[in-house]
Amino acid sequence: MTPLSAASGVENVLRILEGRWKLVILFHLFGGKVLRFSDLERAIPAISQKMLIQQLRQMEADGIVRRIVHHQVPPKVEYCLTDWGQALCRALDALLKWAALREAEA
Amino acid sequence: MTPLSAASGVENVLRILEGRWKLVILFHLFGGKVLRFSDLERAIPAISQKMLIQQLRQMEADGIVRRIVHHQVPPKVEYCLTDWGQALCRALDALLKWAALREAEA
DNA sequence: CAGAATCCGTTATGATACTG
DNA sequence: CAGTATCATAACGGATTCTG
Repeated sequence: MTPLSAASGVENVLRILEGRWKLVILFHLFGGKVLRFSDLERAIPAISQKMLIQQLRQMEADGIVRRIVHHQVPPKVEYCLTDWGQALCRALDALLKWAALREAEA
Repeated sequence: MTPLSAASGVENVLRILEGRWKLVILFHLFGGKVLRFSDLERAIPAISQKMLIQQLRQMEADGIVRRIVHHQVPPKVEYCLTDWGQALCRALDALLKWAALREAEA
């Protein structure tokens, strides 16, 4: 694998993960949890509604989050990870370990 | 590990990797290669000098790139990965595989 | 050669108010 | 409740010029 193709492969992942809040959302949904929009708002107080919905929509478009709409009044919408999303979380494990070792050093 | 601590751990990595060119530089230096500033410029034609030096400096500050100055005229400066940098490349492997599977799907 | 300094347009993010 | 719309600002990236 050439340096460039490897980099472009990782770059696609980075593009999916980039965005101030994607990882926070990802890990809040990790483990099969199903959360409502307002649950996520409460879980991540620092995020604005605009950012929350924007990042969720992008993650949905990237196939790592599933949006479940219950047609009722008042509206109820739930979010959870797709299988790809779960797999992504696990794939981040090596990076987590690298980071942990690093902080231990410092 | 709580979702938040996990996310913050990965976020530190993401912060290190974020920047339009970090990964490209990383993979160009992977495998113990030692390149001059001008080598990197040639290897990555699309990058501007400003971005190249900026990203290199940040990577140096993050301890993943080493800068070697040869005091001579004309100046000669070389860059290579630190052990942490090499380890980071390897830690990206799981992500690469995830991305590869995904593209195969699509 | 290897930068530093400056200007400038684009994009990302945030605050606020409004709605079906 | 779960958004949308609008405006403002901050961060990012690029082009150009200059220098030890």
